[in-house]
Amino acid sequence: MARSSARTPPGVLELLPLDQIAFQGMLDTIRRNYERFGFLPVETPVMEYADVLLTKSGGETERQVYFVQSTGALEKSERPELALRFDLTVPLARYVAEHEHDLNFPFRRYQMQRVYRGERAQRGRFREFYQCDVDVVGKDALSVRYDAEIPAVIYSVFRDLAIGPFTIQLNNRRLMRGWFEGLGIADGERQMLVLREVDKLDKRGPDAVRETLTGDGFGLSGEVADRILAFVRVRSTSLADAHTQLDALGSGSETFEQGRAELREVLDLIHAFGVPESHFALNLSIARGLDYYTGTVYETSLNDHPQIGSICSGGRYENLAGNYTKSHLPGVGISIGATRLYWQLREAGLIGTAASTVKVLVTQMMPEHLPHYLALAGELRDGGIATEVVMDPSKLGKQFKYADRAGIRFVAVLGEDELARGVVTIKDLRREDQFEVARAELAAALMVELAQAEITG
RNA sequence: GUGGGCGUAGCUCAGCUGGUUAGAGUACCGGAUUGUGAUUCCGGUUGUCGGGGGUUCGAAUCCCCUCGCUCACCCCA
Repeated sequence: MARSSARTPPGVLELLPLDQIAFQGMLDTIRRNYERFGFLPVETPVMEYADVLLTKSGGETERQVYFVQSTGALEKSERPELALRFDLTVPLARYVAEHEHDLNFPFRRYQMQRVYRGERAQRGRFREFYQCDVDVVGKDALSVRYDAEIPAVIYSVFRDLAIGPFTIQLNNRRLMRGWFEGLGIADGERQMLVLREVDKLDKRGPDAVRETLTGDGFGLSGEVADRILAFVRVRSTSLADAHTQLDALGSGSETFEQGRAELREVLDLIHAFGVPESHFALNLSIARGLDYYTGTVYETSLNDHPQIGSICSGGRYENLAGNYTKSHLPGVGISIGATRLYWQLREAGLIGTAASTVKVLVTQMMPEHLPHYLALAGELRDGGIATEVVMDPSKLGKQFKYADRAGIRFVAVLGEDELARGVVTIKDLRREDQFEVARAELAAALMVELAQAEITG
């Protein structure tokens, strides 16, 4: 029989167990911090009604969405009724609209699930990936103060992930639009196009952006382009500096002043939340491509690894669920692309293979004593220690090798000698060290050993 | 969706302008070592040279088509 080759489609990430453990450890850290800030868990289905997903943006998203079709419907070539979600924000909007009367507002939820995008796979770009979102959704209104809480959550997450120094960069869409208005770019669509273009400043450089802005598509004068570039080049080095830089922009339209006031309040509160000044900054080129953002926008990057780019991003949106309900539901939130983040960190050597979740391997010295080995494993498990037992006889050396490859740090050896003396030999494969412990104290002694291994590595 | 690059062992790659039986390292398996892994030594397995067609006495090598992967753009986590 001709076999088809075992392979995954491009754009998906599949991991070996020890890497999966490392990845899940990352998700655990994110979840722990989301919960620490009082966000509630929510899951939504992978598939939604196509009309629910596609009301919003149309165009670009429609090109990237995967439709779900049953075989029967496929044969009748009907228009697909269902599609796979491409982010967690649109399902959140649907969720809030659907359960509006059963939810408490402000509604604080977090959601960590996979999303799907039908785009050409690229280095570090996936077609199936995890997003870890936190959002606060208000009813009728949501104070700008919540815009400051989100960076506090982000700070807490990345501090715990311990992947080096990072900066949460902030900007405000109102401030930008107000600035553009002052330059005579009043049309909303046109502002959006300019926003998208200046968002690429760090990637393409000021010369390339200037060329595009003054080119055929935009037709801006050189003077206007220069004023835009001067604006988006603003970066702050401290909280006081941020305020000084905002002052230096001069006065502007009502929208502009509103944006500036919001930004000031958010910056001050982020500091009050306890985020060190070294970890957040003003960056007026941060715009975000998505058009539903209305106010504050965020993007976080690692200071020592600029090539990785944004590791987390989000912002404020004024009318989240406008497509599903008459209620006015403003929100603010961010998303961590966990799959991409993990992949990038591994590429950069910032994250390695984890140790196994299995803490001890009980070896099989003499096959006739298997019941002893099973009993020993039972004692360890009752003591809360994840334990595996070698079930088939083989050379001890092989069993050690198995443990080593499997990432199991400790092996328990119980031979004739140990049985006679009521002790167990424990070997730490990492430290190449072994010791004997009385059978009755085994679990307790190992717990100490494991705690110590956790600290010293 | 638009445009470039690359396909040789599980992985990283060598293989000069066509020339016998396609190689190295690594990984894997076995042994040295029947109460001790990762190091060392010895031995072994591994390929439709991406696929199809053409040129030729002869193709991994040259030509065409196709498939796959990959990079950039659009967009974005």
